[in-house]
Amino acid sequence: MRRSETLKDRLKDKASQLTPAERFLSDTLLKDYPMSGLQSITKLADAAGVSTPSVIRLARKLGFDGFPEMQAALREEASAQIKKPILKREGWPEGRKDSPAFRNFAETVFENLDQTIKRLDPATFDALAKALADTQRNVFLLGGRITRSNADYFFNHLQIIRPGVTLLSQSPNVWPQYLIDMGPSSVLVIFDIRRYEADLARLADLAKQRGVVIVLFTDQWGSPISKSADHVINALVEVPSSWDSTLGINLIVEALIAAIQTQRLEKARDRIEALEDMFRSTRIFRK
Amino acid sequence: MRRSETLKDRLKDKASQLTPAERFLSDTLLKDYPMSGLQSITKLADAAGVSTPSVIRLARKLGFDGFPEMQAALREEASAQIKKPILKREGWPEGRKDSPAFRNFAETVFENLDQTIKRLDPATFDALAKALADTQRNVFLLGGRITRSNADYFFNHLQIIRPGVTLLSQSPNVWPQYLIDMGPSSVLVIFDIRRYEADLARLADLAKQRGVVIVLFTDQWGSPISKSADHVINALVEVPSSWDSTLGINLIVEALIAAIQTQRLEKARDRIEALEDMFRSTRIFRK
DNA sequence: ATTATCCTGTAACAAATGCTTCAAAAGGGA
DNA sequence: TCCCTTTTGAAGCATTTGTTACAGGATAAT
Repeated sequence: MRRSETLKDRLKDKASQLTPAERFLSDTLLKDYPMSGLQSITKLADAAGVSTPSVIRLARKLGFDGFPEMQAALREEASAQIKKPILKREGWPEGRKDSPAFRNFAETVFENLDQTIKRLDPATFDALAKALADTQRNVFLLGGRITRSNADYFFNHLQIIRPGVTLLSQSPNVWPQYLIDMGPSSVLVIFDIRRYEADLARLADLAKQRGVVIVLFTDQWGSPISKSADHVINALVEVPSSWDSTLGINLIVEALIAAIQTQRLEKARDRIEALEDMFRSTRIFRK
Repeated sequence: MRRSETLKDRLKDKASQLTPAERFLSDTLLKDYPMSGLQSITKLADAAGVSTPSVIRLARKLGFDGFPEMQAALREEASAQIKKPILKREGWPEGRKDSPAFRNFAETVFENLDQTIKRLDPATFDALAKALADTQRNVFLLGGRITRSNADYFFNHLQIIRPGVTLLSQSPNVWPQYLIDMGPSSVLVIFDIRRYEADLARLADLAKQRGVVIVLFTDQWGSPISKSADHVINALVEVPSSWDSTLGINLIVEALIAAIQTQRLEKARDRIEALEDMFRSTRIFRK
C-alpha cells in the first residue's frame, strides 16, 4: 500500500465493505475533514454515536496499526495541504551534478525566507519604514560578531539615502560616546542572533532608559533584547551548516531600503546626485 | 475581539514577555502552523526541546486554562481556515495587509535566487570551495562600495574557519601593500556588481600579473573583471528598487562557507574553540 | 559575594486515552 | 424456527497524557 493515499481515498475505497457503525464514523470523519479526526478517539466515537472499539476497528480496516497511526497520517495530510509556500520555486533542473549538501542548503534557505515573510507583521514593517525614513530622527545601527556585516550593509544604504545615520563601532568601550547623543527621537537598530551578546542587551537597556526607539533584528527564537525592543523582526536563520544564515535578515533589510527610498524619493535623489559628484572628484587610485 | 483572537496573534502579542523555553515553543508552533500544535503535549514538547510543564505554562500565559483548551482553540481555528477559502488557497494568505510593493519585491528576490542557482555551475562551486578550504593558499577579499559588506561577511566567517585570510582596506592607495604579498598560491576574491568600479578592475589586473587566482562575484551582466577572473559567480541582482539586491551573492557565499567548513571540519573545530576561549577572556564592557 | 527572583526540568500523580476481551445483539440463511 | 456468522458495545486494563509540586540552577540586584 502506498503512503501517498489519503484517508479520504481509503474511506472511499473501502466504502462498500464498511459495517453500519463504520459508516457513521466515515460520515463523521468526512463531515469536518480532516479536523474531526484529530480529536481524541473518545470524542470522535461520541460524535459518530458509536463506541471506541469501532473506531479502532475502522482504523485497522483502513490499513493502520491503530488509532494514533491513523491520526498521525491525517495530521500529516492536513499539514501538507495547508503548508502552501508564499514564494514557490520550481524544482531542480534535471542532470545537475551539484552536491546533495548544496541542494539541501538552498532548499532550507528558501523555506527560511518563506517563513520569515509569513511571520513578518506588515504593520511592523510599515512602521519601521516610516520611522527610518523620518529625517527628524537620528538612526544608529549596531550588529554583533556575525551580524556586523548586516548592520554595515543597512548602514551603507541608509547613509546614502538620508542624513543622520551612524554605525556604532564594534568596541563596547566607546558606546557611551554614542549613547550621549541618543534621545526619544532617535532610533537604534540592533542586530542580535543566536549566541546573543550580553553587551548588546546592556546597550539596549541603556538606550531604552533614554527613551530611544529600539528596533531589533533577531532569529526565530528571539534575542533577550526582544523584551525592551519597540519593533522586532524575526528571521529564520537555521540551515544545515555550522553557521547561521542571515539571508532572512538581509531580505527584510533590502525590502526596507526599497521602501524607505520610495518614501523620500525626490529628496533622496538630490542627495545621491550630490554624492556621485563628490565621488567623482575624489578618486585617488585612478590610473 | 475576544474569542476571535487567533493563537498566532496571541503569540505575537506576548512575544516580548516570553521566556527562552517559551520562545522555542512559539517557534515550533509557528513552524508548521497550526498542525504542530495538534500533537500530544509530549510530542510538542519534544519537538521544541523543552519539558511538558513549559508547554502548559505557555498555554496559561496565552490565556487558556490548560493544554487541551489551547489545542481545542487551535483545532477550531484550523477547521475554519480549511473550510473557508476553497479556491484561493495558494499565494499570499488572505487578509495580509502588506503593500503590493513588498510582495513584488519578495517575489522578485525569490526568482533571482532561483535563477542564480540555475546559472551556477556546480563545478565552479566545488572548485571554489576546494581552493578556499586549502590553507596552503592565502585568501584576500575585497568588495566595492556596496558589496563591501558582502566581502566583510565572507571574511568574517572565513577568518574564523581558517588562517591566512585578509580583508583588503577600502582605500585603493594602500592596496599595493597587500599586492606585494600575493602570488600564484594566493586567491583574491573580488565582489563587483553594477556601477563596476575601475579601481577594482585595476587591482584585478595587477593581481593577475602576479599569477593570483582570481574569484569574482558579480551580477548577471558581469563586471569587466570577468575577463581576468579564474572563477566567476553570476548572481541576479535586479529588484523593483533603486538599489540592487545582493541576496543572490549572499546565498552563494553562505553555501560556500558551509561547504568549506565541512571540508575542514576537525581542524576548524579546534580553531573555533580556541577562539571562543579568547573571546571569553577579553570581555571589557561587562558590568 | 550573597541574596532574592525567576526560569525550568524532574518526579510523582490523576485523568484521560487507546486497546483487548468477551458476551450480547443483530442479521441471514437453512 | 433454529443455528451460525457477523457486528457491536460494556467492562476492564495498560499506556499515555496532562497536571501539580518542588527543587536545582541561572540571573539579576544589592
